[in-house]
Formats: sequence, C-alpha cells, structure tokens
Amino acid sequence: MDQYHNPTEATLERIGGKWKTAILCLLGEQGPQPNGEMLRILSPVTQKMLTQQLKELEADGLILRTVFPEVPPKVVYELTDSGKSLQIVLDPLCAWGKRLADAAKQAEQEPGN
Amino acid sequence: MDQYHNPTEATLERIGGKWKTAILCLLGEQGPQPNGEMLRILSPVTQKMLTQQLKELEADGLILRTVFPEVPPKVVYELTDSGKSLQIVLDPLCAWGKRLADAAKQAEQEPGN
DNA sequence: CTTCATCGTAACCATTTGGTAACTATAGCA
DNA sequence: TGCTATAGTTACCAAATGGTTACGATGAAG
Repeated sequence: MDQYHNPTEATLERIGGKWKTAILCLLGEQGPQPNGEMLRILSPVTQKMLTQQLKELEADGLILRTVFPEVPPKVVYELTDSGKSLQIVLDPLCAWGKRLADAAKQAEQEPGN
Repeated sequence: MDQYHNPTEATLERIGGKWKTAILCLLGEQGPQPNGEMLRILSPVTQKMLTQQLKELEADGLILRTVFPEVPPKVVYELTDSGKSLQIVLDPLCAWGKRLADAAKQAEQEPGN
C-alpha cells in the first residue's frame, strides 16, 4: 500500500466493505451474535459474503471470532476494544445518512413536486 | 438502488470514491480551490480522476463548480452547505485514522519487535 | 442410511472502479 | 505558423469487488 493522501483513507479501508458498517453496527447495538443470527438479520447477505467481511474485520482486529466445539458447530462474533472505538466514527456516519434520508422523504411530500 | 441496510451506506456512497474525502477535506481546510491547484495538492491524482470525482460530488450537491469565462479557462470548486455539514463525519473519520497510524508508528519502535 | 443444522469453502462470473495515454478547445505570444 | 496554459473528454485496459451455485464436514435424530 502506498502512502495515504489523508488519514480518512485508513479508516475507510477498514469499514468500506459492503456489509462492514452493518456488521459493526449490529454487533455494537445487539452485542455478540452467532453467524446464523447475523445471516438472518443482515438478509439478503449470503454466507460467503458474510464470512468474507467477518474475516477481514477480524484480520483488522475489529471483531473477535469464537468457536464453540459443539455439534452442530456454533460461532459467535463480537467487537474488540478497537471495534468498539469505531462507534465514534459510525455514529456520525449514521446520523448524516439518516438526515439525508429524512430530507429525501420530506421532498417527496412537498407541494412543489 | 435498493433499500439500505443501515443509514451509514447512504453516507459512504457519497464519500466513498478514492479521492473524495481528500477533496472534501482540502476544500474544508483551505477554502475554494481551482482545478489546477487541487491537481497539484492531491498529486498523483490525474485530471480524469479528479474531474470524475468532482462531478459526482457536484451531482450529490456537496460541492459547487464555478467557471470563469477567461482564457485560459479557470474553474473553482468550493463546498456547499451540505458539503460543509459533512465535516462532522470527516473529522472522526480522520481522527480514527490518525490514531491508527500513530499506533502503527509506535509499534515499529517497540523493543518487542 | 438419509436427513438436518451449522459454518465454511471453491469455482466461476458480472459489474464497478481506478488508471494511462492521447485528443479537443481557445486566445495570447514569439 | 506553432507553442503555451487550462480544463476537460475519449478510448481502452486491469484490478478489485460483489454475487451465484454447488459442495464439504460433523454428529445427532428419525
């Protein structure tokens, strides 16, 4: 990787995957979750995509993967401290997006439509 | 575009291009900038990429493009109010990335290397 | 011996994204 | 006539990203 042009890129590189913010928000709001549960909540994500994104998040030290040696297998994911520290990034990201969605919904009902 | 899974995606869709955060930060910190200046500061961005990203930002209402009818032509870009409102998103993004870079630099000099 | 539940992987493909290099337009200037 | 500076476009290409489908492993339950 060559130099970053500004520090935001380092952050975006870690949360930029298609499902990563959804995953991080889910784990932040609902606490540790098993794979199957995330699969349902984040539908229509596929098992492959979910696994892939989770792997990358784990490699970046943002989440922790715990396997319970049962049958059938059970795997639970949760935020690490570093992952939790992302909350201060995700919150504004979420708030700004919400404002945008609200503004769009408003515009829909305006008379000048 | 289908439904968002969470509101962060709407935000990321707008700032997610390779040079967009750099552009937004530049305009936020240094004020309005002409094309040529941005080209130099954001080097090694190419004219094509810069134009493309600027166009998308303009289409999303985040920046304003002003052409001065001179020869040779002069074009200046600046943040709109909506673009300025992104500051509260970009700042944490930037701060988190900086912390990460600092931590990495620290680890380099640690004895347990 | 087949089925189920759970999590993961492999092979393959389509789209999106980022990038290079060459071209356009215009008026001044030598 | 031909060069300069500024901003942008066009054609083309390579890499990254996201997705579908089918398959593997395991032991309990029927």
